[in-house]
Amino acid sequence: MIKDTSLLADANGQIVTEDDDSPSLVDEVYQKLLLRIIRCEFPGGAELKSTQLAREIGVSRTPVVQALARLQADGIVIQQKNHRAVVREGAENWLLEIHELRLLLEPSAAAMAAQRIPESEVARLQTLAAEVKACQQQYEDGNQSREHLQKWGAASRAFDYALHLAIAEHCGNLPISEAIHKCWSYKRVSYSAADESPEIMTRGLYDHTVLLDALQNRDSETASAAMTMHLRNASRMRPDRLIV
Amino acid sequence: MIKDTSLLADANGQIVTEDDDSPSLVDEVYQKLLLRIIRCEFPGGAELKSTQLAREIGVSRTPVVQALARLQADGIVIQQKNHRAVVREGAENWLLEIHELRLLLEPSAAAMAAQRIPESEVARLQTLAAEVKACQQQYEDGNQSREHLQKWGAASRAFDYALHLAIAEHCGNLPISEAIHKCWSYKRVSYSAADESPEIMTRGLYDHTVLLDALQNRDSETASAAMTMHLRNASRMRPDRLIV
DNA sequence: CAGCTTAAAAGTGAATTCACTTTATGGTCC
DNA sequence: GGACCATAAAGTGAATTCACTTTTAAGCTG
Repeated sequence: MIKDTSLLADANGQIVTEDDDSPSLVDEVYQKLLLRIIRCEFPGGAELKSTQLAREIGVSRTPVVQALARLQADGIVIQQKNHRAVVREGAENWLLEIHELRLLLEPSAAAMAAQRIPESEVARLQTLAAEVKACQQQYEDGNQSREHLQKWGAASRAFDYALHLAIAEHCGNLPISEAIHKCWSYKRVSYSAADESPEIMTRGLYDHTVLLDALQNRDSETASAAMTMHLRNASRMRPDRLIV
Repeated sequence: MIKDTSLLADANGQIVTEDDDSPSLVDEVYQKLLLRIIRCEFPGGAELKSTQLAREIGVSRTPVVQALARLQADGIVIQQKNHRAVVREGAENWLLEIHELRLLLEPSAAAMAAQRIPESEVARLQTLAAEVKACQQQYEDGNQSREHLQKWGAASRAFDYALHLAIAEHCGNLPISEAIHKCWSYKRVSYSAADESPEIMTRGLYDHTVLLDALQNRDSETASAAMTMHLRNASRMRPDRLIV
């Protein structure tokens, strides 16, 4: 039928297809629904009808059904057989509560990763950290322009993401790693254009540096503590917003 | 999410339709595949072709594709677009590693639940505990017959399940609750005919009693510690088996 | 007009179909 | 014989279709 797939990346404009692989329709639908749930466009108790959503989004029912199944597996949506899927009560706070989950997982993961992350990986992360530092310098030197701030923000987020995911990857426990990945995939939904303030980014870079040093020194205790502090800081610095 | 507590699939996953609601085909296929992966029938790196599996299981490709998607969301299987799904390397240890994840989640969940679990729920769990105790007595009084042992085992498992899930349910954090549920859904796959020894069950009942008392007294510290001990015991008591 | 019945509409689970991509096979050339 | 390439077979993502269930709304009875 119609095979033009290029009009998608508008919602949050984050994913640009790298050459070969565009995400599957299921992924896109899943992302869209998740975003709308987190934004309370679909509040708790709302009914998600696959037929209606399919019409609305402009795809067939098949990928919608699969996306709903994934939301159900996540626990965000409940659906009993032959009934419509409904958004779970309390799903609005999902991101907030995910942060608490991270507080249980990531410190331990950091401790575990400190014992086994390869040096090459630490080195890679350190170069990323240096890049962030450089961007920060550029911003401060170059009359604090909005342009430089954005660049700094991008580098900061890239480093953030890479560090936390590297820790997950090298913690040596697959389900824990997957759980952390999932937390970040939720976080990512809200990333869109969330520009951080310079204060937050400075603080974040400091936290991350401490953490990275601990990893390099194979110091599990410190790594765990640093991660805990980092996560606590993040939630303390913005107690108001849903987007953590 | 988990709705019917009564159905335990046998080795082949044959499920008799109790009452009115049979699980969807997707669920059945998912369970079957998961079991076969955990049993290393599909070792790490094995290719899972939806067409072939569909033929083999005797359903259409649709539910198989959905089951594979769920396995992918779990992180047990990896599949890039237009390629076959492959079992993730290291998936054999999934259950073992899930136990480590529980060790991160459940103690905190117990502490949280101690502050907010309703008394009625505690009461319900206590009656279940009493039933287990009664079964134990029957077993010891009545010349330790295999029959009584099985009954005791069933009661023990029911209580185990109810207690841990109640804690998850009342911890006040949806994603954490869901994560624990997921751990148990994996554990459940291996439950089949895993008869426990009387020693393990006695120890388990003791652990659970301590935990339940802590919940009743709203004592988070003790609840957390008791849960930690309980989980440590469980892994210590059977360091050999895959089935935790 | 409330309450029950029931037919139409909408929705769901699962099979089938279709366009396209990857993998396997067989033959040619060096 | 082994590298290379065309072509067939198998596999995949997604749309469509079909049988069945739930919801909705109208119609009927008292």
